[in-house]
Amino acid sequence: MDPSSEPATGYLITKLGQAITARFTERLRGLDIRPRHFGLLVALANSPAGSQKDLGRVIGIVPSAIVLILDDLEARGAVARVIDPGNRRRFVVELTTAGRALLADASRIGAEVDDEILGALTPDERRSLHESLGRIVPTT
Amino acid sequence: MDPSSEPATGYLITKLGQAITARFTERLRGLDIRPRHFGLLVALANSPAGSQKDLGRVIGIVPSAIVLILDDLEARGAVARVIDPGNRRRFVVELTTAGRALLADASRIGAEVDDEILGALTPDERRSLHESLGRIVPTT
DNA sequence: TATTGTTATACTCTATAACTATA
DNA sequence: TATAGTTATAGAGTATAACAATA
Repeated sequence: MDPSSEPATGYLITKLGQAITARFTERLRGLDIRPRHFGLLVALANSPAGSQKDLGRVIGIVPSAIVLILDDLEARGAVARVIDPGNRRRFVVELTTAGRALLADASRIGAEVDDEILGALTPDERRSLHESLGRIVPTT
Repeated sequence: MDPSSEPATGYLITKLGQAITARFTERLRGLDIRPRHFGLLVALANSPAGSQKDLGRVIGIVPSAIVLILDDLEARGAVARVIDPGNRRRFVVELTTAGRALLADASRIGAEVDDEILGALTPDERRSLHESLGRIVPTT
């Protein structure tokens, strides 16, 4: 209750999330992407056949921001914008082979960061933490 | 491992932290402050007699940003900048009675957000989550 | 007229550097 | 000259609104 003696759980989660993001951002520099690019790659892997607008809705990013992230990823050949023949206003965004490799590399880095941050927990605690989080995080 | 089937724990923590921050920010609007003001109030309650530079170091904010947050809080009478008699370049920042009330109100809101987000967990899971997090979050 | 993607613009946040006053 | 606080400025990130092409 008293924040000076016992921080709220939400406060701890937020602080930890910021620390993880900072470290992940730093490690991703070797791949020349940032977490937002990773998030989009993950969303693409999960729902491969979406339009840009669909993608934005899934990860909670506004369409004009999607454009900029896709520009980066397309320039390095990680994604392809293919015109939807049935509706020529839309692009169907596809993950390329290079994009899948990039996603794999970034995922590995994410797993490393996880290990560094969560290494202080016992395997049981870590499993329990993951399971609890999975239950309360909006499914995306 | 595969992000399409099993998101990393760090990814879940980050997403959850963002959701909590968004909700907390929205709820704090009634008090006319933002999370950064709350963080500064918490830091003040924990180390009451610091200079502005000390404060910034504690919560990881650069001195020029501290100035702006303190301007807001001072304008509403939540904190007072008192010149350090021993070194007239420094201010000792103090939490006022109104500031303590503001901190209490904001803390209550934080607890409400916690309840909303963590309500899906059993009390045991929630305790366990809090304890695990407390062990790996940088002490601030 | 509505929708998809894009571009232009503005607003917030944050950080760096210049400035002042004290030391 | 060094330091605490402040101010000015610039950069990244994000959101809103205007625009072009298509429906």
